[in-house]
Amino acid sequence: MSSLQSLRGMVDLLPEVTGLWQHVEATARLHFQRAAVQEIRTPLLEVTELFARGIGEATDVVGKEMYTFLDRGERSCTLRPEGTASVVRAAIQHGLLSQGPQRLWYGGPMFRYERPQAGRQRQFHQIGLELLGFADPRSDVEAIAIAWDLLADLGVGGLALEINTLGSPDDRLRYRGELVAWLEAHREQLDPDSQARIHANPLRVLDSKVPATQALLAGAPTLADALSGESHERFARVRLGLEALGIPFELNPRLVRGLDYYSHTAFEITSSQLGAQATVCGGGRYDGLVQQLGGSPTPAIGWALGLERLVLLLSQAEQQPVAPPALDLYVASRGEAGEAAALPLARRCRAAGLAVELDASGAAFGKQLRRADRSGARFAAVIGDMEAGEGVALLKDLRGDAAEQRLGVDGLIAVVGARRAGEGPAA
RNA sequence: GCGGGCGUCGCCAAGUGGUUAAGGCAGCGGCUUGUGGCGCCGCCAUUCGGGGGUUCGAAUCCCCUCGCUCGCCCCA
Repeated sequence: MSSLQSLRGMVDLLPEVTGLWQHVEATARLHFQRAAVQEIRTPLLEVTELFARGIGEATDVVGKEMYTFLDRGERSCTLRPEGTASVVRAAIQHGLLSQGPQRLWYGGPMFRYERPQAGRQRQFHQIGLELLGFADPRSDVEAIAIAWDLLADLGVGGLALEINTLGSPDDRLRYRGELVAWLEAHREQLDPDSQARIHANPLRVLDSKVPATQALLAGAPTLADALSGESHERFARVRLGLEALGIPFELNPRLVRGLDYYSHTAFEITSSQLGAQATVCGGGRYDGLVQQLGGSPTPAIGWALGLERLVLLLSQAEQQPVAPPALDLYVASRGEAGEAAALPLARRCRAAGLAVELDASGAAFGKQLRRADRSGARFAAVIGDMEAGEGVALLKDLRGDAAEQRLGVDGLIAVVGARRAGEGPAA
C-alpha cells in the first residue's frame, strides 16, 4: 500500500454529506443575518503569540494541542485552534471597535493536535458569534438565544443548556488565591492529575471526575462565595433574561471552561446523544481579552459551535432535513451531429434554470438511458443525428408514463420547467 | 500522552492452520449495433493494512509497525 492518505484526524467530507453541511451553514447564515450579525473572515494562520497571550499559556490547548511551526522567516506561526483570538485581533488591528460595538460571526476550520475520537478531529469546523463592546447582561442572554434558536431551527432535539458565572476578573483572581491555598493544604489527598493542576489551572480541579477528589472538594471554598455583589446581581439578570425567553437551563457551578479569557457568564449546550464529546456549543463572556491583546478595555461575549458534532446529531435524526439534489434533465446523444448539438442544448437548459447532466461518454443510447435512469433525473433528452438535423430533441419522461415528445429547445424547457425536479405527476 | 476494540475487492461481508479466498451491493461488458427501469449471462482480491517470524503448509498463531475506532484527558 503506497497510496497516500489524509493526515490523521483530517477528514474528507464526501458529496453524500456536503448537502447536510450546506444546510447547516445556510441556516446559520440566515439566523445571523436576522440578528444583524455580520461575517468576518480571518486567516487560518496567526502569530503563535496571539494564542499564547489570548487563550492562556497554561491551558491544554496552548500547552500541547497547537499546530505550531517556524515559517521561512523564522517566525513562530500557529494554525488557529479557535476563532475568538483572531476575531479580536482583527477588530483591534482595523480599529473596528472605535466605530462602535461589533456584532460578528465567523466560520471555518480550526486545528488542534489531539487524539481523534467520536466528535473530535484534528481539523474541525466551528461557527462562532462574537459580540464586542456589549456589557449589559441582556447581551449575554441574546447571544445564548441566538445559539439556542439556531439549534432549534435545525431540529436538533435533546439539548441541555448549562450556565455558570466565573465572576469578574477580580473575583476570579481572589477566588483563585483562596482555592490554591486550600488545595495546597489538602495536596496529599488529591489525585495526581489534580495535584498537577493546583497552580497551572486550579479552577479545573473543581471539575475533576475522580470521585474521591469530588468528595474532598465538598469542603473547598466555592466560587459563588467569592463573588462580589455586582457579580451576583449580574448573573441573576442573565438567569432572569433566559427565563423571560422561556429558554430552559441548569445551573452548573462546576462549569469552568478551559480557556483563560472567560469571566462572568459561561455556558455550554450539550447533547446526551454524542458520546464523550457532548458539547455542541460553548461560550461565555470575555471582558478582559480585548485589553489583553492590546486594545482598549472592551466587554464582550461570544460562543462557538462545533459543526462536526452538530452534523453528527443531525444525521442521527430519523428525519433528514435535506433531500438529495434532484436533476431535471439528463441529455443523451449520439452521432456526430447529435453529440455536437447536446452541449448547446444542455447549456441553454441550464441558463433557463434547469439542473442538467450531460452524458459525454459516447456510449450507446441504451447505456446512456440506463445512466439517465440511475441519475434520478426526471426527464431524458435524446439527440441523435436525425433530431439534430430537425433542430429538436426527443424528450422522455423517466418517472411517468407520458409519451415521448419531439420538441425544440424552447418547448423542451417549457415542459421540463413545468415539472421541476421532484414535483408533480407526469404531464 | 495513556488504555480497550478492530483492520479480507469501492461498500457490506463469509472464512479462525490444509490444497482454487463464499456471497451481496456498486461498477464494467453482453443478451438488446437508436431507447432506461425488470430479468439472464459473463468480468471484477495470485491475495487477506504493511513487515518479520513459527510451520511441510497461515487471511487464520506470535512479534513489530501503520491505520481506524471507542474511552481517559481536553474541548466545539
